Amino acid sequence: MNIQKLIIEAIKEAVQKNIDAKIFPQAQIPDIVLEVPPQKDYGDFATNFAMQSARVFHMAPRKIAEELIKQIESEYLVKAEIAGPGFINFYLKAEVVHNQLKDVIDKGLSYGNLPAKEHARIQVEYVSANPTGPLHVGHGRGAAFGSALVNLLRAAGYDVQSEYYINDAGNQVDNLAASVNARYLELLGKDTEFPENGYHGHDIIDTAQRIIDKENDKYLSMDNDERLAIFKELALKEKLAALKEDLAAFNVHFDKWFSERTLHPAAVEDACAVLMKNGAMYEKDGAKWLKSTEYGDDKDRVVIRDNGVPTYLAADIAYHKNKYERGFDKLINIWGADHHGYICRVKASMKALGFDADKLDVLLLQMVSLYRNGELVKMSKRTGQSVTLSELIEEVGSDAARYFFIMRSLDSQLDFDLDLAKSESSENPVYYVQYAHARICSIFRQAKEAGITVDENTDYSLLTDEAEQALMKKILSYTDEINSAARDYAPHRIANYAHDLAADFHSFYNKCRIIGVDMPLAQARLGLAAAAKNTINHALNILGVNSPEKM
RNA sequence: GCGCCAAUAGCUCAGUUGGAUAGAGCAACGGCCUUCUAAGCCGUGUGUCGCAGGUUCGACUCCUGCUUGGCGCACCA
Repeated sequence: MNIQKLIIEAIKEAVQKNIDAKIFPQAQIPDIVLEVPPQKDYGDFATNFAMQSARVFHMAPRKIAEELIKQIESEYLVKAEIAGPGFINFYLKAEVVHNQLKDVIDKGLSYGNLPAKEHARIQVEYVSANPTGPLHVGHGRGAAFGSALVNLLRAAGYDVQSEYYINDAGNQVDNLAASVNARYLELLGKDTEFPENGYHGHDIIDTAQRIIDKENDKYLSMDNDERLAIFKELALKEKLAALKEDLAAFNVHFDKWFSERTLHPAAVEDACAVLMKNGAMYEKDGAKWLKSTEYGDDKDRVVIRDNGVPTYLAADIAYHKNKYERGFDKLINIWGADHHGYICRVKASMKALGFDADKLDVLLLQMVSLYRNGELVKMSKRTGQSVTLSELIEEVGSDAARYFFIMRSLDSQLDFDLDLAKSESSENPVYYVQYAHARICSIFRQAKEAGITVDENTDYSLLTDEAEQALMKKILSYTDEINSAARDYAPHRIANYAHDLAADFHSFYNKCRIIGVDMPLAQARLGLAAAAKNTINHALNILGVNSPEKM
C-alpha cells in the first residue's frame, strides 16, 4: 500500500470520527483525492476534500478542514494544515520520504511498473495503413503514439494486445495490382494506360522493376487478369514486408497482424445475418443497408452493394465483431482525424449486434505538418509527393521523431519542426532528456573508480538540499503520473514528465557534487542519481526512445 | 448546412475527474567550465487564457451562442 492510500485512509477515519461525534452530518461522502500541491510550501500532498464536501455537510469548507485536522492520526505525517479556501496540506515525515526513495532504488528499472489491474485486458489497434505504399508522416504519428500508449498501459498494469489490421482485400489492393501491372508494361515498353485510381508513388515503379530484374518479361505473355492476380500477391507481400521493416525501424512492434481476407466471406455474412435478424439491416435498391440513423447517424449506410460486393464498412463490422468476441475489456482504435465520421456507424453497428459500444474508444489524431527552414513542406497524396516515415527517420532519427510525435496531445494539430528535431543541441528536448541519462551513466563509471557504492546502510536523510528534495519528489511522483496518464490515454504527459525530471536532475547535478564529497553524502547522492537514471530510462522506454549511456 | 478538433507569453505548446500566485521550451539580455559530460546550470520579463453570456464558494477547465483556422460529411478506403 502506498503512502497516498494510507493518508486517504487516515482522512476517511477522521471523517468517520466526526460523523460519529455528530460534528459532521450523515451524508454521501465524496471521493477523497490527494494531489501534489503546486508549491513546495504547501507540503507533500493536499486534498480539497473540505471544499468538495461543503455542500453535502452544509458547512463552511474551512470549518470542515479544521474539524478534520483535529481527528487525523497518522504515523507518517509531521503535520496537516488548513490553507487557502479550505485545502488541507499534509507534510510527510522526512523518514517516510527516504524510505520511499530506498524502495525506488531497490526496484531498479522495474520502478514505474504498477501491479496488474483487474478486468484489464485491452486491445489497441493502430496504424492499420493500407498495404499499398510506404507509410507517411501521419502514420508515423499514429505509430509513435500507439506504441507509446501500449507501453504506458502495460506499465500501468493492463494486459495489452497490440494489433495491425491489414486491408488486404477489396478495391485498394486491386488498384495496387493494376498500378504495378501498368508500371510493369510501361517498363517493358508496352503501350498502357495508368489506372484512374492507381498509386503514383515511386515505390510502385520499384516493385515493377524488381519483378523484371528477377524474372524479366515472364509475365508478359500471360492473360491480363491472370497477371493481375499474380502481381497482387507479389506486391502485397512486398508492401507488407516494407511496412513491417519501417515500423520495426521506428521501434513499433505488433502482437498480431490481422488480415481482412480472413473475414471474407464467412465472418461478413455472419455479421450481416445477425444484423438482419436484429432488425438493424434492410434491403433497398438491391443493396443491404445498416439502419445507423437509429443510433444517431446522419444517414443509413450501405453494407452490401447492389452488385453483392461488401463495402469497407462490412469488413469493419465483421472485424469489430471479432474483436468483441475475443473478450477484451476495452478496445482502443487509433484513427486519423479524417475518419471521425466513421465512428458513429461502427459504434452503431456494434450496438445493433448487441455489444456494449462504450467498450470501444476511438482516439483521433490530428494532422501533421512538416516545416523545414521555417516553411511548410507541401504534400500531395494524388501525385505521391509526400515525405515518408522512413525518410523522416533517415533525416531526424527515430528517437527525435518519436519524441516529437508523442510530446503533443493527440488532438492538437502538430507542427513538426525538422530543423529543431535534428539539431544536436539544447534546443532539442529529446537530447535534453537523453543527456541527463548519459550524464548519470558517466557519473556511475567514475563513482565505480572512486569506490562509491550504494547499499543497505546508505543514509538518505543527508539529502536536505533544495535541489535534492525537488528531484526526490519528482521521482516519487512517477507512479501517479503513470496511472493518470494511462487513465487518460495521454502518453504525451510522460514526455513532459521526463523533461521535467531531467530538468530537476540537471539542477541537482550543477549544485550537488557526488564525487569528491564526504563518503556518506556521496553514497546518498549516488543513490538519488540511480533512482533518477532508472526513472528516466523507464519513461523513455515508454516513449520508445533510447537511453544512451554516452553522448 | 451538419459533425469533429483547435484557439493560452513574440513563436511552438503543457496545464491530470473545476481549486491556491496560469507554466515549459525557443527567441532576447546578463552571469557560471583548473573539480562528476557547457547537448548543462543560475538570473531578468511577458499573458483581455479567441469573444459574449451562464452554472459554482471557486472556471483556462463545465454549459449555451458566436468568431477564426484545420479536417470530414460515398454503394472510396
